[in-house]
Amino acid sequence: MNRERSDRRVTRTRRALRDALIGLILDKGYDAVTVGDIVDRADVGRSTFYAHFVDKDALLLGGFSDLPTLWAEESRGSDVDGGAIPFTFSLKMFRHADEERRLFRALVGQRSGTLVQHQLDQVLSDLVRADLERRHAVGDAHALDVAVRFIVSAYVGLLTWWLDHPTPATPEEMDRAFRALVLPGITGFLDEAPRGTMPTT
Amino acid sequence: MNRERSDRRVTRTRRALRDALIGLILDKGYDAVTVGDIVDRADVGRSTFYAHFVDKDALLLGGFSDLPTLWAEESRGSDVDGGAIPFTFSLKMFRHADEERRLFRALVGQRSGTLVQHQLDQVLSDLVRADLERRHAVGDAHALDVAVRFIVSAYVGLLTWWLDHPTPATPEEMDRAFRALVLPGITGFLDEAPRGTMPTT
DNA sequence: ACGATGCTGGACTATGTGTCCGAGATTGGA
DNA sequence: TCCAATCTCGGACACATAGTCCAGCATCGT
Repeated sequence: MNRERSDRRVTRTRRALRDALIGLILDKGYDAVTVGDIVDRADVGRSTFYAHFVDKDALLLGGFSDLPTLWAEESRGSDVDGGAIPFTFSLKMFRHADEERRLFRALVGQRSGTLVQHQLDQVLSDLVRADLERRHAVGDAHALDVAVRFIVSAYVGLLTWWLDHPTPATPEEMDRAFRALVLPGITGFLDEAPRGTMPTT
Repeated sequence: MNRERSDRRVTRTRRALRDALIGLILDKGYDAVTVGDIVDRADVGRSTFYAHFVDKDALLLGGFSDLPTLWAEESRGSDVDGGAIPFTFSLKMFRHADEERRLFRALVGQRSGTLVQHQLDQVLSDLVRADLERRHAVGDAHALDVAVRFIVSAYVGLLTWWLDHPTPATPEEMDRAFRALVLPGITGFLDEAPRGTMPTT
């Protein structure tokens, strides 16, 4: 009746592989990690690995691909406030990263690969784009693209810097810095001069 | 007497390898390129490759590692103007990228590896830091770090986006967008509230 | 012309990937 | 408790790529 995972062996194996990968990423960077490394550290047979995942990327994505989406959903912020505050994801994401710093460093830090990074980038871009469209009347599609790219790059830049450097800054401080740096430029860029800054073509 | 490279064979080989690498990066991305691919396309013997470079990275760095520095130097802007305009690298770099779009895409675009990207990041960070220190009196080291990281992330984000997307935007327009987005936040962040935004510890 | 230097192709070792399968261990359920 | 199902193991393969080495040939600068 139970079609779900209910075999301890499977649970144990997947968890061991996943933990081993995280540790190895932090040790030598995702690119340098081999399947041999993983099964050694996880103390799991090589063929067992391939019984669960087709390759290294599948292990990473299989275990964590939904995380950026989860983070984003938890960070979407209640629409109940009428959407008064822009970019509500920022503070929540910083807090999230603070609580699971080790995991975040492995997934989006400098030693991580590009897989989860791109995923995070994508999710954040969607979030930011929706936020901007709700808040500004932007006729120029290019200007919106540029703004989205600017905000996401800046945010991810600050986030990864904060993750990789031992800083006393709290999530709240990072969030404040992000807003102080980004918001003035955005309002000026999208509201005051919607025409002529970027071509309409 | 001439100790420098003056053998046509050497010139021809290195140029062929370099060109092959650029093409292959644009075709399938740096990571997917093998030494076999390179020597095939360059029509050069495998052992010849290793006579010149220890590996793929060495070819990339040997041929292009000085480029970010070059770009940066050409982009430093004359100090003659008394340093009135901040971030003079921006427009020049955009123009440079426009002229050699193919090369730039291969070196810092999405299909590129992280090697040259990091180099560009480093060079730009130094430039931006010097610029900020000259222009603002910042007692808080953390705040300066954050500001540098913010500016460089935003700039590289815009640059790579512009390189990878066929956009009608001109270098001048991209530069204007960059300034409009970044400058307001920076002045507010570094001048108005130097205290309390980031911890001094 | 000629000595020096670079290029070539092939053989070789080493490492990593991914597949396959039989034997044995563990599990969940009856 | 027992057993059929299924998971794990380890080793043998085939394959791709990295990197080394060298003897013989080609090309270079002078």
